[in-house]
Amino acid sequence: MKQSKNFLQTIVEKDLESGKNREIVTRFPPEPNGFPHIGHAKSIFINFGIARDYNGHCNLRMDDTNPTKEDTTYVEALKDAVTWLGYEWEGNVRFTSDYFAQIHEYAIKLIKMDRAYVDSVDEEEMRELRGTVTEAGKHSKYASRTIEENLEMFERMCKGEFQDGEHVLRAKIDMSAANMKMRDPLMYRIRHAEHFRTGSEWCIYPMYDFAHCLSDYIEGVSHSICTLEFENNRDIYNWVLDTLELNPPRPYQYEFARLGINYTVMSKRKLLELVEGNYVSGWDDPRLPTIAGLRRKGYTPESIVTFCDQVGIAKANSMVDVAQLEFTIRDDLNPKVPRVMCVLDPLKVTIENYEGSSEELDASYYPDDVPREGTRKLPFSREIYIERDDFEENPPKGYFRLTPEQPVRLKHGYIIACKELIKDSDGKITEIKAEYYPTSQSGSDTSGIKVKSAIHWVSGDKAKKVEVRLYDRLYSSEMPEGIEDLNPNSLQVIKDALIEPAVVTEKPDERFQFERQGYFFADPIDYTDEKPVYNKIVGLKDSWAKKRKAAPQKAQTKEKKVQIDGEVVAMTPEQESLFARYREMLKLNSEVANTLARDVDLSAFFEEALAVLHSPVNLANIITNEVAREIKQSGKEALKFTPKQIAELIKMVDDTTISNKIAKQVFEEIVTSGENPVKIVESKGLVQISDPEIIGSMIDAVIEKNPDNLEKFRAGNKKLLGFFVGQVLKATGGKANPKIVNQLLAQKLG
RNA sequence: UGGGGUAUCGCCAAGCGGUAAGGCACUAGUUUUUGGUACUGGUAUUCGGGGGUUCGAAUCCCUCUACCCCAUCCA
Repeated sequence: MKQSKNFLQTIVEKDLESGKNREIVTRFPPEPNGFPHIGHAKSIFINFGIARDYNGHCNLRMDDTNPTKEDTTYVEALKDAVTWLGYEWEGNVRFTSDYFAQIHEYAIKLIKMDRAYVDSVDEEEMRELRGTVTEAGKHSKYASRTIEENLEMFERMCKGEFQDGEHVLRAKIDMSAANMKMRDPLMYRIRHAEHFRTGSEWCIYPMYDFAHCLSDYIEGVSHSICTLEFENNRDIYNWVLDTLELNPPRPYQYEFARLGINYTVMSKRKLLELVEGNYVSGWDDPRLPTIAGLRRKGYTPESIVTFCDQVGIAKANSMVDVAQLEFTIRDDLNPKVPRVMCVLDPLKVTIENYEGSSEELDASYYPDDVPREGTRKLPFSREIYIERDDFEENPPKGYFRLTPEQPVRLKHGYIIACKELIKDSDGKITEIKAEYYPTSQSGSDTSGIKVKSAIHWVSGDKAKKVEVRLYDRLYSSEMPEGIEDLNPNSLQVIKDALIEPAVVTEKPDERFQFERQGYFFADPIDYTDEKPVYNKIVGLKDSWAKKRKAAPQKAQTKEKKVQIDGEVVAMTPEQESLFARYREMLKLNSEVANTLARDVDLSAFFEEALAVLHSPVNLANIITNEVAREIKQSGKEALKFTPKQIAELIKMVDDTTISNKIAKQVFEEIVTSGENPVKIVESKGLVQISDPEIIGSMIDAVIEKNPDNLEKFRAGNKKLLGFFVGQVLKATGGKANPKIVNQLLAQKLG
């Protein structure tokens, strides 16, 4: 596994360290309304993975709050997926519906707190009242119902006195919130529908935003991890849990980017369309990115987990290359599975000088570089079949296989040479007459003949006829939109491929490498001993095919795209005059003056500091850069320091008591403690070191410790000057005067 | 256009003021009875653009740009 941490692990570790959480509890909360796909695998990997990594636990919870969409068959598929991937959930499978009674109680509590109300406008009106992203919403006339009225209405909703859609329960938050999700979100709606678990017990069902956070809380979840599109919902998540004043600890939500893979689709809607429109054979069609499909195709759970690990977890929307997925399964199978020979497109070869009728050759199932044991008998006879591709009458340059002039080795067998071609009336080759070299047998070759390659083959009389299903990517477009982008050749069924008999009779495994072709999997459903069926998992890398196609080289030079800059908002007359004063009277540079003039808080802070110390440039710099950050992060009211303290700090910089670097360090201290800067410098002994002799000896020590970097520097890697400066500064705890360090270093390094 | 996010190699992705990790893909070579594997090397003078602060910026500040999400009684 990887050594670098993702942002979620960083958060978890911090929370564990700070004591915020004693145990890590996560949950995988799918809605049972569709088959899980590889995107779910990523979520499973994250949630169960974090629980496993930090000795916590992970729940499997079905988010079943919408009775009209969910079904128990999906519950089973979801459970299968988790188990198959190698994870175990804590205790029983949970259901949000288990908590319906508690959630209902919380709703009543909210009504009693006057933080929720029953609304009775119709859907259309509600949408209008909600406003738009740029316009505030308006209150519904029902928002002012009394608590008693709301309580009564909600009870009647619950009892089933109303039709679907007549009333809803909404949180009372803020109809003019900039976050649309906070404009009095719905918490309960009426649904007279049979729920697959609770039957007709309820006719009101909680919405996701209300049920999810509470379910997390009820289960004691510490980190509620979901995908990016729920970022806006985090405000409700927090609002519900905070407003209800629940006993701590409570869960917190974090979001990561969902998985996207090119040449495939991941949305439930599109997947459903493929299945229902019979574009594929079912949810487990091997071309689908569903767990069931991947599994039927022959992917191993390990390879999928590895894939999830390799693509990483971050917050940037991304589109992973399928090549990455294909790599993980090849890499997983390569050291594990037996190699066997299967001819997909047979071409008959008659070995005319072969005397006997047949013989059996010994052949290992594994190449030398795979440390596994196992052999089988390989029948050889006068008539064999080779891959049509492995013969060329007029070979291109660099062709290593059989040609009229070029002999080739039969893998594990003899070397053969082509003597004559038999063609049909269309000119298609139907048979090759060949000769073999009796002394060239694999392992005991004394013929001295050199060949360029070894090809796979099967014996004519003993080979078994099998069905092979060749899968290619489902879509031909890298970012498929819909049905029109389907790849018409995504499935090719070969009814009469020929395979060596041991594969079928001995069945040494269920996954194989068909030598020189790819990895294949015995289809778990359609395979029978009478009619074996193999699915192609993934092809081997094929650098020959690549070389042949490589003709049109893209001679693209990276052109730098020109970026158009937008217009900056004009300053008001007041800002204009302030800007002019800063520029002319105080000699500030235009960027700093600009920032200060446009920001009332910053300029006020600056003016106050300036009244204490007349050092306009240095004050302006620290205020526009460092102070600005603090105000941005925590607001000006929360600042623990005053302009006067900043002025005192800058005074020490001005009289060279401390360096700029130390000033920043002291500033950080002031930010958190609000202490007097002079005192901090005194108590920590942060006075700057400028004595060239002291610095000189430190430099010598650093140089001595880093001989290889010194060499690199002398060889021309001038970037390393920064490295050396950094080392010296580190050695002095940041106190060395960087200007002097630079000067001296430049001298010493020559 | 309001709010919330995100930008580091062809694709992912580390990095949190001091030498731009790693994987895939690509590429050159070595080994090879799989044109596979394995191994060795090559791939970002630069981090969306422009400024600023600093001895030193992918990292801090300002600003611009592009993309994604939000106006389901879905989750």
